[in-house]
Amino acid sequence: MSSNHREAILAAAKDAAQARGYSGLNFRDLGEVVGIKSASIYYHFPSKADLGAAVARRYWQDTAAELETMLAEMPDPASCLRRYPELFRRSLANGNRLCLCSFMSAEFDDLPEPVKTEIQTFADISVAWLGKVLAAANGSSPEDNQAQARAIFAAVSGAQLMARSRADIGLYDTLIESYRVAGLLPA
Amino acid sequence: MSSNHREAILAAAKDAAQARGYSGLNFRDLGEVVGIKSASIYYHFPSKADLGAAVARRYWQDTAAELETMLAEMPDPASCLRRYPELFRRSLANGNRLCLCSFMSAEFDDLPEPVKTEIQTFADISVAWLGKVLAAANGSSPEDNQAQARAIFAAVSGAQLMARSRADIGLYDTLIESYRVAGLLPA
DNA sequence: ACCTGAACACCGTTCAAGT
DNA sequence: ACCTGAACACCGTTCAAGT
Repeated sequence: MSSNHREAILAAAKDAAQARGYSGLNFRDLGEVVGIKSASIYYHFPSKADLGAAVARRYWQDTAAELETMLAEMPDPASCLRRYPELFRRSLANGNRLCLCSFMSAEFDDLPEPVKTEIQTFADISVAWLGKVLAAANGSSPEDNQAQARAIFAAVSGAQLMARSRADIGLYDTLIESYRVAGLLPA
Repeated sequence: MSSNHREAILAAAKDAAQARGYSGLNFRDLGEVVGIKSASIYYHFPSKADLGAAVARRYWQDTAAELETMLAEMPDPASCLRRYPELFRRSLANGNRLCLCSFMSAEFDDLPEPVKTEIQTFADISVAWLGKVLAAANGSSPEDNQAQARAIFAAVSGAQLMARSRADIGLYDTLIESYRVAGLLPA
C-alpha cells in the first residue's frame, strides 16, 4: 500500500523514458499519471538522477529475470536464440517504444553517472546471456562467443531503432529475418 | 556575409543534435556558439522545427554527396562496402557523436512531421546506395539487395549506438569486424 | 509516513520593437 | 535585413506546512 506509489512511479517513468528518453522524463507528467503532485515524487526519489537510475536498474533486473526464465523453461539454446528478438519486438508493439538502454545510450552525454552504469549493466547482462546460449548451441565457451553476442545485441538494437523511426513493426521483423539470412543470427 | 550566420547556425545545430538530440537543441547555446542572441536565430529559422528540418535535410544531402563521391572515385563496389562503416566511425571520432538520424529516430515521438520526413530520407538514400553497391558487387539488381542493404544500415547504426554508450570507438571496430565474420558485411 | 501549495531559479520560445 | 530586450510558459527542486 505505502509502496504502491513508488512502484507506480517506477512503472510510469519506465514507459515515459522508453518513449521520450531520460531528458523527456518530467515529474509533473509523472505525478499526473500516478495521481500525486510532482513534489510528492521527491519523497520516494530524492532526485531525477536517482529515479532514472532506479528505473534503469529495475529494467535490467526484469530483463535478466525474464531471460533466465526463458532459458529454464526452454533449455534448447537454438529456440532461445530464435526467441531473443521477441524481447525488443514487444517494446515496439507497446506503443512503438524503444529499449530503455538504447534511448539512454543516445543520451549518453547528458546522463548522470549512476544512470550510465545501470544501462551498461543492461547491455552486459544481455550480452552475457547471449554468449552463454550461443556457447550451449555450438559447444564452445561463452568467452569464444562474446564477439558474436555483442554483434547480435547491437544489430537487434539497430533494427528496433530503425523500425521505430517508421513506426513499422513489420520492418523490424524483416530486418531480423535478414540477419538470419546473412548468418548473424542462427536460422 | 548575410548568410554566414545562417550557415554557422546550421553547423552548430548539427553538432549539438548529434550529441544531445533534437530535444537537446537549444537556442541559447546555439546563439552563444554563433555569437548572436538566441532570439536572433528566429530570424533565420522561424521555429525550432524549421531549424531541425533544415539541419536534417543538409545532413542527408551532405551524406548523399559524399557517398556518390566515394563511388565515383572508387568504382570497385567491394571497396566501397568495406569503407561504408567509416562514415559512422567518423561521428564517434568527432566527440563520440551519434548519427543525427539515429538520435532523432529515438526521439520519434517528439519530432515535428517535417523533421521525421528528412531523417527518413537519410535512411532512404543510405539504403539505396548500399543496395546499388551490393548489386554491383554480386551482379544482381538493387531491388534484390534491398533487404540486405537495410540490414547493414540498421546493424551499423546499432554498433555506433552501443559504442557511444561506452565512449569506446574500439568497440565499434570490433562490432563491424564481427558483422564481417558473420557474413552480414562482405569481408 | 506520506503528501501538498507555493515559491525559486532556470531555460526554451515568442514577439514587439529597435537599427 | 538583421538583431535584441523583455516577457511567457515550463520544469526541476526545495521547503514549510498539512494529515
